Amino acid sequence: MSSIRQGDKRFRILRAAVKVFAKNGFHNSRISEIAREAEVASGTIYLYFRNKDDILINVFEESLDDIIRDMEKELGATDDPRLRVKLFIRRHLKLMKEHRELAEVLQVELRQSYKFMKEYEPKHWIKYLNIIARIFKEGQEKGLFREDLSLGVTKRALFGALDEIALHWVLTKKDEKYLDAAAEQLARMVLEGVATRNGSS
Amino acid sequence: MSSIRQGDKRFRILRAAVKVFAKNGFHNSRISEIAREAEVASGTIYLYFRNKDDILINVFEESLDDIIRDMEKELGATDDPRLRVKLFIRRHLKLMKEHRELAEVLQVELRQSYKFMKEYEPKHWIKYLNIIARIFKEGQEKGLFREDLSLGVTKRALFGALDEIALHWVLTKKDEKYLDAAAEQLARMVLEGVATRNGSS
DNA sequence: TGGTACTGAATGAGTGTTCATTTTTTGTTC
DNA sequence: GAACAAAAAATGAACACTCATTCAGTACCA
Repeated sequence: MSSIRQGDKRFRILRAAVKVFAKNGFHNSRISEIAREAEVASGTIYLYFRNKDDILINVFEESLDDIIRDMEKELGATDDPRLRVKLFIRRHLKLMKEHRELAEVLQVELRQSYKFMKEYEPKHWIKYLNIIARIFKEGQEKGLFREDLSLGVTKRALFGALDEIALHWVLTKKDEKYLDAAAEQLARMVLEGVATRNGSS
Repeated sequence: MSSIRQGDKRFRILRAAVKVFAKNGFHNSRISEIAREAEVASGTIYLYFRNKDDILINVFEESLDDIIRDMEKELGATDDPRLRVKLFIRRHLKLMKEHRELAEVLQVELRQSYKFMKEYEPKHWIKYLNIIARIFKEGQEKGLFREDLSLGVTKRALFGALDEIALHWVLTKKDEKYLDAAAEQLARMVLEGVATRNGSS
């Protein structure tokens, strides 16, 4: 019984933290508010996390872990690199849609954190980026994508584009069709942008 | 004499603020540290700015103003949309290179701020984005870029890509060649991605 | 001597974290 | 399965500290 309770409370705290961080931003969030939202005492939080930073880091790591797992599964459906690019884009934006508060926290706080939290190295985020790189590499190997593509630049360009689009959606609260349309636009642009000189798309 | 003094001190405070914010992030920066860096008393800062937020907002607005002016001038050199895309990309990354501390502040703090600072609407930033949109629109009008491009999505995609690449450069402190190479990569990818079906680039 | 620019010590509101205490769970014995 | 004790989990009031902001005073000038 104890282990169930444990996990439950820890999870409730993390869930509450996402909500509160999304609303106020990390620095303007109070531990007391997270505690209230999670329906635990503020001291309880310190049984599960070392300090406030530690809560945020755990939000990042565990969410990204889920996201990566989800994405790997999605990409398993095909081995066509062109289709995989499309699937990646669609899935990323869909994830943002389905976990809006989490999206807000990731987009707004992640940069801050990996710049200023000395101890934090965003391993999972790097792993996520490298999923993109791998797709492009496969495309090159199959002769579909240009050989002179720098994987490092390309993966960042795609991620940056996705991130900015998702950020705009999150902040302006446009309707959901926007994201679907944006996914198609971006997919086409990227695919034509990286294709070798044959017919593509 | 007084007006000279005024302007001078105000500028010193802003310059110091960029430096300190870049080093610590906005929330971990102390007014006292900005004051020390600017060689003024901490009280003096409140003669020029309403509060801490106001300093950051003024950093944004005035820097972006300069950047926009600079970019407009750069783009004046040609009216070929394809070349303009290249120039925009090169110039943006060059700006980040030449004003590294400012780049750090813009990239890391701007998102936070326009999400959480209620009174702040990032007019200048929007204007900057719209420079990109205008280039793409001209390209469409001249039949060089696809008609079905959504300007809203495309401008954000390009900006996001640039921002992510610049962020990576800023944080990892790679050498300067990286940025030049990245600019060429990105320019090619974007131009092929948006081109109509003729030969391009 | 009046006005302006500036100073920096003092203030006090706000908050992450601690820890003495209480509550709940688990294990043991009859 | 009741009664008890030891351990574990949870509580939340109080603490210790930080720092943005203020303002009474100083310096300088015309």
